Amino acid sequence: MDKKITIYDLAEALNVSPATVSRALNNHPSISFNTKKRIVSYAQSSGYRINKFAANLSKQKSNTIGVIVPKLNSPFMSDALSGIEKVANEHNYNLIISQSLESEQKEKLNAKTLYDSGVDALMVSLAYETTNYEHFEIFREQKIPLLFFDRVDYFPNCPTILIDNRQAGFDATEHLIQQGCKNILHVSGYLKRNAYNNRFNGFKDALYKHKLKFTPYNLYETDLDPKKVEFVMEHIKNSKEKFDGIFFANDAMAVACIQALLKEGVQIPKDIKIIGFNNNPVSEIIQPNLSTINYPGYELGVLAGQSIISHLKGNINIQSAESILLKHELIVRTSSISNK
Amino acid sequence: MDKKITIYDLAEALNVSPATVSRALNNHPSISFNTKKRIVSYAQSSGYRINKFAANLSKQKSNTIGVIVPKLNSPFMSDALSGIEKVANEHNYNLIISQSLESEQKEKLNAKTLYDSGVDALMVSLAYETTNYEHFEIFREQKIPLLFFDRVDYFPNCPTILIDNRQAGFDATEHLIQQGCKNILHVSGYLKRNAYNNRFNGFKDALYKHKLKFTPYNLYETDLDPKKVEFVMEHIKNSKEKFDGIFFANDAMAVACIQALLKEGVQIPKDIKIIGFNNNPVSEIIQPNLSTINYPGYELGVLAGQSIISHLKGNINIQSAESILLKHELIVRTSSISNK
DNA sequence: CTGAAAGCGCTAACAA
DNA sequence: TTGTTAGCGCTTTCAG
Repeated sequence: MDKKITIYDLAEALNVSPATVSRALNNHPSISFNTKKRIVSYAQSSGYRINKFAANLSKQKSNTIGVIVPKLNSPFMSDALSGIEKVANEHNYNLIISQSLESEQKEKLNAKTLYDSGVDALMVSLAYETTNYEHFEIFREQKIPLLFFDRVDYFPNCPTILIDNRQAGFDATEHLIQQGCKNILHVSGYLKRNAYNNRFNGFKDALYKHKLKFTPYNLYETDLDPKKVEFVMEHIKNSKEKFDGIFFANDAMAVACIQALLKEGVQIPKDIKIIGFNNNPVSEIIQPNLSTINYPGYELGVLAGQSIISHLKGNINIQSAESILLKHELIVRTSSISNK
Repeated sequence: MDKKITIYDLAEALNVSPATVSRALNNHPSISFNTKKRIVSYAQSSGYRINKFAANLSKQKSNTIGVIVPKLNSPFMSDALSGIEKVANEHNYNLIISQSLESEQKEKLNAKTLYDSGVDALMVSLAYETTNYEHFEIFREQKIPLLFFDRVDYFPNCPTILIDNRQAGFDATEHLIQQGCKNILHVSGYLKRNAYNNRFNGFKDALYKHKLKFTPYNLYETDLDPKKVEFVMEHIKNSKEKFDGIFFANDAMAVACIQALLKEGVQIPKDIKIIGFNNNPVSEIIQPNLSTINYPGYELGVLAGQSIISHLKGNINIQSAESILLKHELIVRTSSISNK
């Protein structure tokens, strides 16, 4: 059982042609029930395993989906990947996952490798840095389905799956305003990534609607790495007019900042009301519990997986590049509630 | 540029043989510098891309590493995967990641698929359920490197990478004892998984060393799903002799339990001292901050990746199936400190 | 250093 | 329903 068995070996042993063996093993319609049974059962007992290299070469497809994410170890992203994997697995697709680590160059390299590896489809969540999208062109040229999720950009005929960030940003901000905030700071991710840009726009929309003024001081742009919380703190302390509310573009930074603020004796929500984004598990553990926007990573992954697989199976006509807006949800906890 | 270019096309265009093109593209030693240069540069300009299906078939290897984990969306596991991916990526290996979702059957299926997909190596963290290891035999037979990490079991000649769970369990427990605890509960994962079994043994070692008695009440076995915290709470409340310390086999459950205990008016660490396991980010956010054992997921991933790649590149002689014990570390925070 | 040619193992169009 | 026969595109001996 050490040498590998091929369909030729099976064919010889059973006195049929390799083609018949192949048909039997692939549930091809035109084969008699009996020979099929005979072949399949013999294949099993002999320990035959298909050689996918050969099958892939012959079919020019791999049953493999490539995924590129900025980093796979964030609660949101690992939830999304988990959802994608589950769906893919159920449909017998393998997942090749790679990280861009927020670098455009790595993203390009990964895209190239995945293309060369012959993935049947590619799912991408963009790196912070990426501004140029040439590396995805080849997928389009070769008609390999391409889907963007969470951190997306406009790409003709490519489905995107994410939430309505502008509306979510609006909802978060308006909530703070309704709690009485007049001078709100928005701590944003890099604005060139339009997930963040849209949250910021929603923020401005809400200020505008409620006739609150917006100055450059009301925005602080960062990579949202919680380790850099001190810079946010500095910005907060240096502002002439004290902020009475902060809307963070993610929970991790919000939590880090709450801890820093509490250490300085600031009272939350009394002095400053705070809302985050994502509904990261920590938001229910920090004291006070963090209000946030629920952005369901796992569900997003499942939907993204289903979408791409429908594509691959031809259940969706390609041109109707369907984009999906997931529902977000405002979750009000104590960090943002006025104490009346 | 729509039709795919093969080495035959290049060969024809340049008046050389396909073999020469192949050699040029693969840095084969026996080829003249000039023809190589000529071929490589033409290949570039013509937009040639290798067809890995064919290369894999011919070489019977794929530059792909398979990974099976219980679930990929836990902080620990996603850190580990991130480390593995980084190393793999640097060495031009692709990673196919799949989840067993704690099911032995799925694990078997995944192993089969990955084998059929022709992975060059397999890395596994075992599902809760798995008790039978036949599905890995084929890898051994075919001399495909196999490595277990975190949730491992004994498998002849297979490297394993993890921490010394017994010692870590001992350290955690002894710490509680040194803080004055006399009746300590251990909330364990499933004991058939020996990561947990060993933590439990370390727990007993410490009790024994310090002459504390151990009764079945001092152990509560669970799947560590924080949603099931109520059962743990029940156990705690039903115990005749009140516990004054709890050692949790993971932080997620510890945190859930702390929240439940606080809600009941229990004071931590005054009434009950608590220590967790993993150094999950939440441990620094919960009030009181959770003492724990640091189990560095990312570093583990990096080491595991390096180990398997050394194997693949033949830098390590196969039989010295080197196992690595990562250093763990006791992290003392407020949840376990006696108030003297 | 280069070329010819034989695979790698499977699939699929065409014939029978 | 089954068999024959070309590929799929690359690698690699073996000659030259």
